[in-house]
Amino acid sequence: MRHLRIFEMIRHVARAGSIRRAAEDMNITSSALTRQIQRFEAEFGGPIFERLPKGVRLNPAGELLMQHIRTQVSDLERVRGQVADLSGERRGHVAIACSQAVNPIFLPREVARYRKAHPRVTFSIRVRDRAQAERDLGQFATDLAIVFEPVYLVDFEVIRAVEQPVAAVLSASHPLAGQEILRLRDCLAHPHVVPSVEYGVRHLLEKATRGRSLNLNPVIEADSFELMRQYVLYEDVISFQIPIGVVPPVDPRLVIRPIDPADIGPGLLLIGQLRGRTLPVATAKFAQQVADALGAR
Amino acid sequence: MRHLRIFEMIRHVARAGSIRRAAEDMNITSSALTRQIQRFEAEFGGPIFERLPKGVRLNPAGELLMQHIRTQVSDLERVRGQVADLSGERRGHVAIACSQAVNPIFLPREVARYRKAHPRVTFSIRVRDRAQAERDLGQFATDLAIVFEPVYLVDFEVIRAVEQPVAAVLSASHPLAGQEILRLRDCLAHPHVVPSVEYGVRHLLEKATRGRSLNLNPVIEADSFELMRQYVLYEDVISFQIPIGVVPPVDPRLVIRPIDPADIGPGLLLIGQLRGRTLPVATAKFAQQVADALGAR
DNA sequence: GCCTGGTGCTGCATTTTATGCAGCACATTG
DNA sequence: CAATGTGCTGCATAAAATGCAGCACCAGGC
Repeated sequence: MRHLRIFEMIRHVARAGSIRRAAEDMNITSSALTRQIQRFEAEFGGPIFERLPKGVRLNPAGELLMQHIRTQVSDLERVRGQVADLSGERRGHVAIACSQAVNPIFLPREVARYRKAHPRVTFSIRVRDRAQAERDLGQFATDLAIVFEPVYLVDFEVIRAVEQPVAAVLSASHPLAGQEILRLRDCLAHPHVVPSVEYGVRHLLEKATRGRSLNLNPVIEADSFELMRQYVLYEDVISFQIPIGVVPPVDPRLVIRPIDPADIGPGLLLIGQLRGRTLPVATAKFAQQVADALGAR
Repeated sequence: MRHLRIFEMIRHVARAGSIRRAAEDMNITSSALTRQIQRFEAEFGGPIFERLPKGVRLNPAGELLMQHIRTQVSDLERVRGQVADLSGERRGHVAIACSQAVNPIFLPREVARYRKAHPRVTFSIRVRDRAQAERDLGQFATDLAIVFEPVYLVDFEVIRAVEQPVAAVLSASHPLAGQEILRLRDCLAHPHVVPSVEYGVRHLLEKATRGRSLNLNPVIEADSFELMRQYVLYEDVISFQIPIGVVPPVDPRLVIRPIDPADIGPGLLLIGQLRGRTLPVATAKFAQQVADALGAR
């Protein structure tokens, strides 16, 4: 798309923070790039970069323009998807940010199901913590986000929400493994591992302990649910996560136990998009499929 | 804005319905235009126009693209307005479609008031019937619409609504001129002039007469409120319009009389925009000013 | 204080792209 | 069946973008 070339240039320069480096990235000379930027600024009616001794940086006007560029590019993609759609075959690209909890099985299964029906649709999936996932949406880095207990919710438009209780993961040989429902107090009395602060499960744990005579004293704090799940096999610790993240053919040495809802309330797993955006056809359809799948659980 | 040139070309071709004529409009040769269109179609991934023996016409893909083009152009304008805004001076352009009734004094006064505060803001005002006003919004021909009794209301986002009763305009020498409040039946018993069907006042009159033993028998049906208002000076007829359209230093030979609300309900005068759009700064401010002025009445 | 390495910018030659001119094939119309 | 109007295309030219080399500037290190 030739007319987007100047935008591409601006994006490269903004990202590289230097015209010369951006020029290298694009395999052109810096003089060509400099002049294109200058010409654009002249047409635009003012500078969009501020010149620093060590390079350039977007000024406020540039930031505004950058937002416009992002929407423009993404919208054009959407139009092309729609066009491909009315010529029969669904084509397109779906960019998702999802929390780690959703990663292991739910999302792969849904993507596979969708791609079986529409093989020409491609996907990009980024595992992000909830704050970053929302930020990506705003910058059009992704079209869809699946997050647990989102942080800001401004500009986040919920497509579907489902409750997810926090469950305990422990070894079958753990002293508490025999109980059907665990009390949070009992869990915390044993050695436990918890997710790091940027995750929703941790947030719920903090909320549940705050004000009561409960304290988190994690032996391990990690940002990998996979790691924490595995770790309980090596030491008698209790790990926490949400049911959707548990791979169904559960390792027989593992036990998943719900925690008494009176101790810790459920969190919300949300699928959503940037507020007010019109999603590409492929993305919208996929969102609907995922929403239905979530609702059916 | 050089990168919008191809869009400009497409717009011209779509409007002219012929590449050669569009080329003339743009003062270039048809060959140049042909090739640009072809190049774009190749990049886009498919034809945008269907070639007919007598010219070209947008195909469905082209229609989709056209919508994209309109939003992008208008959005870029918005960004430039915002940028001008943060450099201190408010600049921009406000495009309004308004119904004829609002035309004579209300709108000029508001525009003048706004321009006094922000002299660098320019205006374009189109007088449109209510259906056309809504259509213009959708095609980004205007940013704002002030309409009486809108038709569709899909994609129309109301900024403010005020009730406007229908009033009778008649000569001071008219037999009914002595009454403070007129009954619709009495009005229609006398010769009367009514607006043509595309106007909201007519719509309300139709609604008020339907089902009752009342009939419209206009001696004149016109699409100019100005004309109808003037006409009552030459013949003893009754004309109808809404208060906001009446110029305050009323001609002493004219009388405005309310019609009994039991006979004919008030209509809604709405100011609104295209649903979901982010208005340019200047336009948003002006809309707010007008909304406040309407609310204060 | 003076290099060194980095920045953005600019004059000139070159390459690439866009445009204009003339003419083609085709379809509709009188 | 000619006349008119359409989109399209080969070739020459005009315009724009790019590459090359070098400028002035600034921060950091010796």
